[in-house]
Amino acid sequence: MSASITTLQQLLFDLAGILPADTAPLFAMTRQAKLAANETYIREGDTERRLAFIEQGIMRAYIIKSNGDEATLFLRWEKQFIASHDTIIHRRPSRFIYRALEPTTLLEIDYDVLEEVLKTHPEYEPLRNFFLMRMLSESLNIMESFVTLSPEERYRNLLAERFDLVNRVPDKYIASMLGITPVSLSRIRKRMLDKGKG
Amino acid sequence: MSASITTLQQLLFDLAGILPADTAPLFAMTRQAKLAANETYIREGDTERRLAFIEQGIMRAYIIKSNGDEATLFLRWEKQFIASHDTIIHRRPSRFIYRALEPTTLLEIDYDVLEEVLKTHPEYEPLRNFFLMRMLSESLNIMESFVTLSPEERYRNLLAERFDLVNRVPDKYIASMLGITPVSLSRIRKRMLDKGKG
DNA sequence: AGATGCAGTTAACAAAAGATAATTTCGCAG
DNA sequence: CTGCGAAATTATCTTTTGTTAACTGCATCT
Repeated sequence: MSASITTLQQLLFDLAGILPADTAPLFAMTRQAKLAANETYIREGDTERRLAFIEQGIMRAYIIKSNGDEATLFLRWEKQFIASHDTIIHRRPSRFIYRALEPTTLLEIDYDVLEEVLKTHPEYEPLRNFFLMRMLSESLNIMESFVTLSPEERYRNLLAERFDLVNRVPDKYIASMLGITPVSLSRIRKRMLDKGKG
Repeated sequence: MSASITTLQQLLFDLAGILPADTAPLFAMTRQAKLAANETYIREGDTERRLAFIEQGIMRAYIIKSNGDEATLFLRWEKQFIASHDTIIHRRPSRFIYRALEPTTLLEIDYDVLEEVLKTHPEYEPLRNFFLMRMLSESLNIMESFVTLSPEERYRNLLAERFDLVNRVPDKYIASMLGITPVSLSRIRKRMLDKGKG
């Protein structure tokens, strides 16, 4: 039994009072996926509607800009959901690429299959609701940080709230998530150090 | 019968094949709210879990920054949903303020009441799913624009996609949504004009 | 060990944004 | 129509970011 299944069973119990023994119809449709460091999980143009729970590792979602550069939309790590949002929300080929930054273990399900399961087992519906709310919450937080904070403040925030993450991930991806260039992030770090010393 | 009810009945039919005649248990719990221009719908600190569909008008969601300035998170208008997301997602008092920019008509429901209705009428569940996905989609779009586009490009985007909106709303709110100051937006507009002429 | 390659820093300059204040424009109430 | 107040523009100056390129450090591969 994978650790993520236990976690999700606990979640289902908390959300809907469903006992682990009664979750078989759902977890029968999930499978474990293992990704090597730097391995791509979803490619640009892929149409699979993948939904996954991260058991171990870090995933990065990014897009290729019109000028060819990459822009990192977000990072997700242990106990978080990651979903091919273009395919799930809009049923269109993914413009985004999802890639593991570390050796990563996922518990995945095809969203179409999940919908089938939900038709016969509506009692699992709170779980879908939960992950949609979680993703919405995270997106709104990020939006909020863009309209209320300067790049430096956003970086300080990230350090304060996700110090572990910043240390596990190359700065260039952090910079991109913050909406700035790696050069600019480097200068922010320097300014922060200088202030700290002075 | 309000126009929004008809719209939402159509939506429920498209999503779940539910006939308008069978939507009474849901719409019995909704009510129309009318707001004057500049009237506040949800205050900072409010705990009501309000979910509304905008029949007519424009709503602005904003937050008071630590320095006292306002930051506009988003605008919503006809046929869109607006929800007190702090209270609904986190069950905490709203840090955001929701205010009408024009005389506005909403069809509203209390989220707790909606959840009660959904317990006895799970057939409406696709509607909740729909609005969560819609909001998630919009948030992700905005996030994407922050990491892939410059302020000027974000403004051009907004003009291209929501020209009508830009003309209905004071520039200062547009600027704030774009993550810049009104002064800076004014300069962007000037640069765009100059380029167009030159 | 040496070569290769990439992430991160630094430098130099151009472009853009922030802050503040003055000025103009615009909408609207009287 | 007039006058008031808010919104938008403009100006000036400072700070920050973008861009490009050089350089530094570090890990990896042979």
